[in-house]
Amino acid sequence: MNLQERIARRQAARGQTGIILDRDVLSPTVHREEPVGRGSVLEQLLDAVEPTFGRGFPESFAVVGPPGSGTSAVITALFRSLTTTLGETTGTIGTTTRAGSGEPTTWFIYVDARRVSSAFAFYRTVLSIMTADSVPTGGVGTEELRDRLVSHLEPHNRRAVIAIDHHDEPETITADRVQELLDPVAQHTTVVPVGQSPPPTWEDTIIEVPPYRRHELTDILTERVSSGLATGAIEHHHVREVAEWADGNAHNALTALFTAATLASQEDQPALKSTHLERGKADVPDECIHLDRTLSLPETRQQVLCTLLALESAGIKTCQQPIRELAAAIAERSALTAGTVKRFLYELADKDVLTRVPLEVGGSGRRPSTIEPRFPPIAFQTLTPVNE
DNA sequence: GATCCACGGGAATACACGGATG
DNA sequence: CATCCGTGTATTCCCGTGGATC
Repeated sequence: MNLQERIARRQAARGQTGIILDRDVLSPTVHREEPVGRGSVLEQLLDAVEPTFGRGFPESFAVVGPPGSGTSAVITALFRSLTTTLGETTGTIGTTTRAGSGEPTTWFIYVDARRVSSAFAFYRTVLSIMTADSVPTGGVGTEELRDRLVSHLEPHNRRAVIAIDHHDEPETITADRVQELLDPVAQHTTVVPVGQSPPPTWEDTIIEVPPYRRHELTDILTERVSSGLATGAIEHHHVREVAEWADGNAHNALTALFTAATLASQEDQPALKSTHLERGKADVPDECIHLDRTLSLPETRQQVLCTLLALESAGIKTCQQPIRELAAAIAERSALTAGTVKRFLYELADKDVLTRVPLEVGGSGRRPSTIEPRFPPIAFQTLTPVNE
């Protein structure tokens, strides 16, 4: 964080009486610039990209770690640092290996597969990072974008190291697909898959990110609350308890803490109480998916999820209603048709954003099921832009 | 140079069919 | 067999783009 950002934060915090000084610092979906407690992993990653510091080009490597182990955090921090340390002043994510040349010759490009599912979107993302001029959002064919990418790399002998994060989640673009899309420029690109497992049939280097140990997670939480919460807003033993409960999963720990802080703030409390932390932990469902998976969904889907959660607070027992009924109730409160909402709900269940639970009802015909969120509802409602 | 239009991608919607269940 | 759920897919709509046309 630079001085300007610090000043901006002070300005924003001024007059604010709540305990939350900086929501972004507490948010489970925002990575810190300097990852805590991942020193040895960073060393391994630096070994892997080492050739770039000379005139070489790194071999492919995959980054693998369980949920909440900080794989995204380390890779974004690394790519960001490589860009600012080695990069030119072009403002793009890129690095030059030749002193004096204005253009980067090797780019480090981070692609979030959650937000890139089509070939078109992939080419567009990569191009808009590499080029200064704007890339069309539509009205042009996928082949056109591919040709632009080829002519950007090939004639100038430029190269790109492309991290493809979350390649192994439902509905995201796969590492294999990315390789395929980069086939025309295979000599100029290195793909770095980042996820919970390596791509099938992966034979190159794998860098494993272990789950956080308890004290490491405590350190992470302590660092976050020290700049995100007002002084004295949380007792240290509460931080340790959350770290213990989360069992190495930083996402779950941060989500519980964020939710607790949000609740305490809404109640205008000067500090987090045990009840807030209990509710924060309870808001994280079993087998919880990452909050960012819900926040990267299209706006309409987030709207549907918001309305679904609102039904519950409107007194409708959503856990007892069949999907058909829920879809009708949601459609009534939105611009979408019931058929479309039904489609969305099944689709979201298919992507593990919702869990389908069979209902016990009489009558003939196939048994209906209902749905339950597999994401933290309070944190989602707080962070989703459609809920404003 | 202004206007028009065809095209591509993507989202919303409709629809039909397969399958589970009493 | 009747009924209704769940899913795959065709169709329609919308919007941005960029080339054709005048």
